[in-house]
Amino acid sequence: MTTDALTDIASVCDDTAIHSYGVAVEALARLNRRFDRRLREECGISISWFEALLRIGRTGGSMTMSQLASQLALTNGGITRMIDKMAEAGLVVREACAHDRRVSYATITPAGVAKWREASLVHLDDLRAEFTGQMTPEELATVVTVMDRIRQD
Amino acid sequence: MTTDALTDIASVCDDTAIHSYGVAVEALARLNRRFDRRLREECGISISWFEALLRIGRTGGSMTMSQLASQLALTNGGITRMIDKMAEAGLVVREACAHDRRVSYATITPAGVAKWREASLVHLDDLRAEFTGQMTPEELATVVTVMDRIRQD
DNA sequence: GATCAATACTTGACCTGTCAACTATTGATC
DNA sequence: GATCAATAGTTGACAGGTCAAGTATTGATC
Repeated sequence: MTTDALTDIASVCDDTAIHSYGVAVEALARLNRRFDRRLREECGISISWFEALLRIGRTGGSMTMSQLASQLALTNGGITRMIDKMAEAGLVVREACAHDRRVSYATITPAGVAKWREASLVHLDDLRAEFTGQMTPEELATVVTVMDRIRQD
Repeated sequence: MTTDALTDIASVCDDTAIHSYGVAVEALARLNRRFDRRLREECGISISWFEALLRIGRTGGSMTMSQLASQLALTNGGITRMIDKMAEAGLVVREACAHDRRVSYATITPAGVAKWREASLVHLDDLRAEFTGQMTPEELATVVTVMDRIRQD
């Protein structure tokens, strides 16, 4: 392996796009890992479960599998399994849809709401320390605008 | 479940921090999924393998397991398994360290370099279309600055 | 009202990465 | 130079998710 061959390609990969994306992915992966650990330790749920509780809760307490899959950026199969476990843990219940028997709802339980509240405070604390606290309000606004644009694409 | 109990907590979770973070995670998860699919289809490697090849390549062609773990935000165990498979595929070889027998290097092979080059072009294309292309240069600069700050924290 | 593509979800087989316990090696300290 | 904490990596058991094939149901079309 000659150094020449490497630097040749390295110049392609020094491209701003590749570099910026790598940095962003790495930063969020690290953050998510830390937040996940903290939520598990203090509340006994993963950050994925928290995100699910959050979405269900603020959508009126009930969501279909497909809605969840779309909002959590998971596949339908993944959601089925996740909701099964959350139901076992008593945080949600499955409910049939009266008008369309293909549809299955995940509905948050009182225990789910309690866990959601508890976890929100812990997570909020983490977020303020390690996410929003690391940037100016202007920077935050830009990040949100950009990410929202990408998400909807 | 009363609606009151839900809106009560929803107000906590309407917090900017929780919302912004959720949007960012969702956006990057979606992007990463699309990029991964494209790289698999066109080059036969995952985006994780690409990120590994990229790091090894631009670090002179060789990195230790620990260096990789740190830069790819994975655990040591995960890296061991990943490099095992990449070695099976002929993209890297494992090499012992002459000065410290605990250390194991992953060194990129000519086939690895070729794959890296091939994948770079595909990925760059995706990134320009769906990542950097979705924002102004100023926005991109802000995102990179912020993410870099978070990453190093 | 029978047909059939589309939709909503579930399931089995599998992949990727985690965690915690382990081995091997190193370097500092006595 | 023996001891021992620290470091680097590997491994078994498992968690969490994917994918593709499956079932059940729906709605449009003839």
